[in-house]
Amino acid sequence: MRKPCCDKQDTKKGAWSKQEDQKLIDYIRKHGEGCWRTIPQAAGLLRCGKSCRLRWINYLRPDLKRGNFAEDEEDLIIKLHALLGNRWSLIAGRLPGRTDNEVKNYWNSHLRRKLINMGIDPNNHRLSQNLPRPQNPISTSSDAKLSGLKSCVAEPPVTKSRGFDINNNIYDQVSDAGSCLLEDDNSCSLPDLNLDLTTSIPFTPVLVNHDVEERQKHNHESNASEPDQVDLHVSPSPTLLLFR
DNA sequence: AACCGTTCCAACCGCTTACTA
DNA sequence: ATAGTAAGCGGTTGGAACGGT
Repeated sequence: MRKPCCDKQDTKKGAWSKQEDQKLIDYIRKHGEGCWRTIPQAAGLLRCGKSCRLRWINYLRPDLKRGNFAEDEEDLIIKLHALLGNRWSLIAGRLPGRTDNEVKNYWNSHLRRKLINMGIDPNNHRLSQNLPRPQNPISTSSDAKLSGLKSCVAEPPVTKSRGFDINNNIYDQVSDAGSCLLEDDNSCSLPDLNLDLTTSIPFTPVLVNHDVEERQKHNHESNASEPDQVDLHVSPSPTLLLFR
């Protein structure tokens, strides 16, 4: 059996010092991201491996973009959230240089509020009856940059054109998101969101078809309805899959 | 200057999944 | 087949920074 990842009583918590950062950077530059359990000791850090991993992924990685989110990034996050819900790692995977933590924080501190101010329920991307709602929610002043929002909140997917069914649940989510902003009827048109997940997946792991078959088989056998296994997560590509 | 409330984000916690002995 | 562990993930929290009074 494996050893536990760290001895909790000997590990340091809280903010990282520059020295600690440097130790971790130096170690990973030299040895790469290996086994996180062994990294703290090897790098001379009194940290839990989990903490090292988080620090590296969310803060120290050289490919991180950091800084303010661009308009198109905001737009994309909202669109992807409408599609995927709080699956931050999936969303972040489509925003090069951004981490799930960063996207999540940005959503919670900025975008959620913006949607609320626009009278859109951020949980389901529907126009809310209870939330404040400007007369012209889209074109108002500083939020004009979210003008793509109508489309994000949810053009229903027109077809299920995927070559394989990645998971019924994603379609459930899509169709749920897709039903939004309808305000009980089809009162607006939502023109430009391409939710077709089929053709743009740039990475086709060898195992995909087999995996999907297995999963479908398993789902069928167990009548499983757990929604979280969206096969999109096997794609390592940061390419924006959804909008072209 | 001091206090208070709000915002933001880094980091932690706990759960789930995948993997391995 | 089973149980234990590492890795990954989303939710939550603590505290620094900021703005208003």
